[in-house]
Amino acid sequence: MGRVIDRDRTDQHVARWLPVLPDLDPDVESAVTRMSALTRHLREVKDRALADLDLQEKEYGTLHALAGRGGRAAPSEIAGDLRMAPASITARVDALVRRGFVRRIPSPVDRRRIDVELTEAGRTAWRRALGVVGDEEHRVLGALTPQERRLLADLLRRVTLAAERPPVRP
Amino acid sequence: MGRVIDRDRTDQHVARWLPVLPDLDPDVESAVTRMSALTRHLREVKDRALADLDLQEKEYGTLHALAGRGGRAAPSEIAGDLRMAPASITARVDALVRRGFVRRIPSPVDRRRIDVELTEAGRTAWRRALGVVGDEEHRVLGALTPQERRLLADLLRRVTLAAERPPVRP
DNA sequence: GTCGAATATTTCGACAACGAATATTTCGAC
DNA sequence: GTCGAAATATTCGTTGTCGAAATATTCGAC
Repeated sequence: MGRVIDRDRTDQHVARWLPVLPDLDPDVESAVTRMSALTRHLREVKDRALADLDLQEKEYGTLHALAGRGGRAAPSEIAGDLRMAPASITARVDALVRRGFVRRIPSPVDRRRIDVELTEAGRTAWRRALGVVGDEEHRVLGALTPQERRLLADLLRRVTLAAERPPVRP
Repeated sequence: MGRVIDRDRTDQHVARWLPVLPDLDPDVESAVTRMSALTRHLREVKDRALADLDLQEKEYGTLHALAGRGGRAAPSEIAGDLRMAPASITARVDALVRRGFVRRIPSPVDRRRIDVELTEAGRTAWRRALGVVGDEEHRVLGALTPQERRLLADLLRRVTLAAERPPVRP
């Protein structure tokens, strides 16, 4: 039985563009298109999985960022971790306060700061959700062997390092 | 001179989470985090580059989708290509009509349809922008050799195929 | 031939994120 | 010690996207 390489949607995407853009590099285009598609796919699946636990992705994301800082952080720190504008955190925290997952605690040392702290209920909700959010990532990455996953992660590191380094002569 | 492997921001991200989540797979987490970071990075750089040409990313995206269908498409087709809700296309097309990049043409064969068509000015704007949008992609992917880029694209295809295939027994 | 279902676009209301502006507080230079 | 600059969270107005409803048209069954 001859081994046939399956084509994914990105292959069709590239095949459709190549005739009109002949100097398109298929490997570059394929790679970035697949990364974008995978990022979107994982976000959508995660959102659906969290819905079963009565959590929105943005609620989970805020709890997760908070947990990653030991359960207590300033709004500006959360914003930085989530790559969001600080102004956007206010409403997110408001919603989590309403659900009892979080409380605001004025910092005693700096009265400009308001620390946001996970409640017990918030930590419980986060831990319950923790399981489901990684499942799809493991499922799709399971198409590769452990060695290939390592290889993929290493290739991507070289690319992100180039992205984090500013372009020559800005 | 000993070859030292540089760490990127994702390595720090994983290192911070590993102590609190010991059963995290570093390679899976690294790969998805880097894909997400790269997708965001490319979108931001593209947006800044297009600003020099007085184009927003969403304007370019709409023109690009249109050009990909030969310069003429129905709003619902554009929405499908951009993975957006059809309702969202109306405002985008309105803005492009105001700039003279696009016109609406009622389909003679099906009066429910309104084809959107690139004007000459629209096609010119698209072609001018075409150069700058791929530059950053090529710059960062240039961190890999051509063979490694092929390898990366192939590994990602296996992953996207797993994503496109529904999970076993849904 | 007619009527109900399906299709295509647009309108509308809701919502989330953003940047700019605001209010308060801290810090540093003098 | 005081005052201007920096920092912090919030409010406000704008914008972009979405889903549901509305409108118009086509298709198919009978």
